[in-house]
This record gives sequence, C-alpha cells and structure tokens, in this order.
Amino acid sequence: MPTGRPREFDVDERLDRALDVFWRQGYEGTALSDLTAAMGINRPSLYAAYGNKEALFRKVLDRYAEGPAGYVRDAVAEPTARAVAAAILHGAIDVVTGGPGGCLFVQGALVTGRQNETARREIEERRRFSERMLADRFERARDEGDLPPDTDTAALARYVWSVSYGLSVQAAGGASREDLRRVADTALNALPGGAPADPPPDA
Amino acid sequence: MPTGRPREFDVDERLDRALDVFWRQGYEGTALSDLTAAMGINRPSLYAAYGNKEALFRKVLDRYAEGPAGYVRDAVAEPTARAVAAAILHGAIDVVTGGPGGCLFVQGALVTGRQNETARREIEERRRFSERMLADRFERARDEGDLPPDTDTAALARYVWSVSYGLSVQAAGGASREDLRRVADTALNALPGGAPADPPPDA
DNA sequence: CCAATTGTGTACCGATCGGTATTGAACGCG
DNA sequence: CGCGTTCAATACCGATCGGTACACAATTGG
Repeated sequence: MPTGRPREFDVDERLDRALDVFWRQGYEGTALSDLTAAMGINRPSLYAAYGNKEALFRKVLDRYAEGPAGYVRDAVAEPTARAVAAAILHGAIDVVTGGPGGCLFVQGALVTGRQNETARREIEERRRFSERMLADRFERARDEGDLPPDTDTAALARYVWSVSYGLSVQAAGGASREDLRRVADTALNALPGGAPADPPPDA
Repeated sequence: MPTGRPREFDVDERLDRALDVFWRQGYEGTALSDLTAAMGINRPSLYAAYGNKEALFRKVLDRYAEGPAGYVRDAVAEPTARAVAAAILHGAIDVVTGGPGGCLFVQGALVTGRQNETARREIEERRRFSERMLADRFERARDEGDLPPDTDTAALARYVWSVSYGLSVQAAGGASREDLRRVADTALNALPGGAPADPPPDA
C-alpha cells in the first residue's frame, strides 16, 4: 500500500496498447507521440511507469514473448519433432495473421540507424533464444530416436525458423491464413519422414 | 552537351553508396546526413540529382533489383523447377551473406511509421513482383510436365520465397553462408521429387 | 569578355524527435 | 487539519529530422 496519489491507469493494460503500436510500426517507426496517444497517457506518466522508449520496448518484447509468442513454449512440449515443427509453423501463422501483421521479433527491427542499435540487438537476442530452444528440442528428438541419428538438428531448427520468419514477411505483405497454411504444409514435407498426409514409409 | 557547370561526381557510383546505407540501415533508419556523408556530396546536390529521400530510395530499389537481386531474373531461366528453386535460394544466400547483411527488399522496410508508408509500399510491390514471377515460372513448369499436374504453384512459389525471406532474417542475425546452405538444402527436400542427392524415383 | 545556365557550399527553415522541469492535484498518515 | 509523497498536465529543452534559399564557382554559347 504505497502512500501518495494512486496511478490512474493500469500499467499492464496500457502496455498492451504499446505492444500494438510497436508491432504495427516497428521500433524506429514509432514515435513517443504515437505511444502516448495510443496508451492514453501523457509523456511524463510514460517515463515514470516504464522508463524511456527503449525500456518500454523491452517490456513490450517480454509481454510479446509471454503472450502472442507463447506458442513457442508450448510447441516444444509436443511429443514428436514433426509435431513440434507443425505447432511452431501453425502457431506462427495464427499470430502473424491475427495481430497487426507479422511477428514482432521480425517486424520490430531487422536493421536500424546508429542510435537504435540497442533495440535491434535486443530483438535479435530474442530470436536467438527461440532458435536455440528449438535446436535443443530437435537434439533431444534425435537422441530419443525420433529423428535419424545423422540429423543436423541445428540446421533443421534454422530451417523451421526460416520458414516461420518468411511467413511473417509474407503476412506483412497481406498473405492470408490459408495462403500461409499451404506454405507450412509444403515446408513440413522437408522434414525427415516425408509428407504427413501419406503414412510413414515403414507403416 | 548541356550548358552550365558540370557535375563533379558520378551519379550512378554515388547511388551505389546510397544503396549500401539503405541496405544496412533500412529506410527509416537512414538519415539524410548518413546519405550525404556516405555519398560524399552535399544535401542540395543530392536533391538536384535524385529528388528527395523517397525518390532516391526508389532509384536505389531499382538498382538493387538489377544488381544484387539480378539473380532472380537469371534463376527463372533455369530449365527445371527444382533448378529454379535452387538458383533462387543459393543466389539469395550469396546476396544476404555477401552484402551488408540480408535482402534490401526485406530489411528495407517491413513496417513503418505513418509518414514513411510510401517507402514500405514501394518495397512491398517489389516483393510481390518477384513472387508473381516465380509463380508464373512454376505454372509453366507444371504445364510442361516438370511439376505434377496437381501442384499448387502459387503455394510452392510462396514457400520458396518464405524460405528466402527467412534466410535474409537469419543473415541479419549473423548466420554464415554454410549455415544457410544447409537450410536451403533442407528446404529443397520439400519440392515435388524429393531430395536431390538421391536420384529421382524414376531414374 | 559577357550573359546565361547549372552545380557547389553554407547557412538556415519549420517540424518533430526523445526526454524533462515544473506546477498543482490527489492520496495515506499523523 | 497539515505534511510528505506520488501522480498528472502543461510547457519546454536541445538535437535532429527532411528540405531549401541564397551566394558563389564553373562551365557553354555568343
């Protein structure tokens, strides 16, 4: 129970509005005036509650990772490597076609001017984290015999993420969920074991 | 032979320097001061020679399409659908790992603030053009019997571009040429006809 | 050599950028 | 009530944004 005047807005709720703006316009494309307008608070309130623009962006990235990008956490819990890959691609499609368009970890900042390199590196770090998570999961699958022993698990993980990132780019260009579903189905054909519609060759 | 004082720099050569900056920093991340510094000319000279920032960016996109992205034009001339796809992915890898990092048509602007939407749409149009070009090529391949009659050529083209865009994102994160080659090889496994290392099933 | 034309360099424009100082209002506590 | 504390709102900060006015240098045509 802190003393003093109580805050007149919900920090988490307004953070979601900030996420929406960063997601739609990227880090560099978003001005503080955009944020304050969308969040319905004044500039000093924003600085008091979240720090500066960079700190707010970091909080937004965390929220995005736990919320819209939470499907990654769930995906690696799938029982088979193929199911994991499918869950990642299908989860990505839901996110990139459901929200403002694309994945924040891709749209947010691929490149930046000199000043905003911190934000770019921050976002890059999140991508790397997800990539490592998937590579570890595939390595486990190989150890369990779920993937062939000679599988290049790192390359396979990179492949799945490449497709996923590509889906995000296409979503930014207006591709529909159905379009992307067909892409994902095609992509899954490349996994060891072949197409999922046909039963595995040893069945 | 125009009268008046002759220009002291080569327009095309300096345009390449502008390309380098936009490529590395994106449209929004690039300030006019970055451009004039890299191009070695003053601001009024830039405006006299290229128009404004948007017009310069458009010229840069054209130059990129003819230069670094010229591999797409060559790729669709390959004899088979598989060779076309392989040429696109391998060509993309050379570009995204050779230049400043990534593909300008991806890095340049996936999202923007309100003011720079024109540049975003411009770049989006270029992507769409390449996508249609590949889809048309795959359609021809299907008509020629090079692809199965039930092939969803549009989806296949979107798949190849998805992987390619993903390679660009990964290159921005520091992936090496060898890393991306393995991704491309995996991706090509998804094409009708299976893996290229093994001879086709009817051989 | 003179006039017309065009590029170069400096210095500047209003607008907007991210970030803050300051004032006054709203609370808990004594 | 008074007091310390915290938030809200206005108004402002220097820096930088994209873009340009203006004076001067360099060239061609007469």
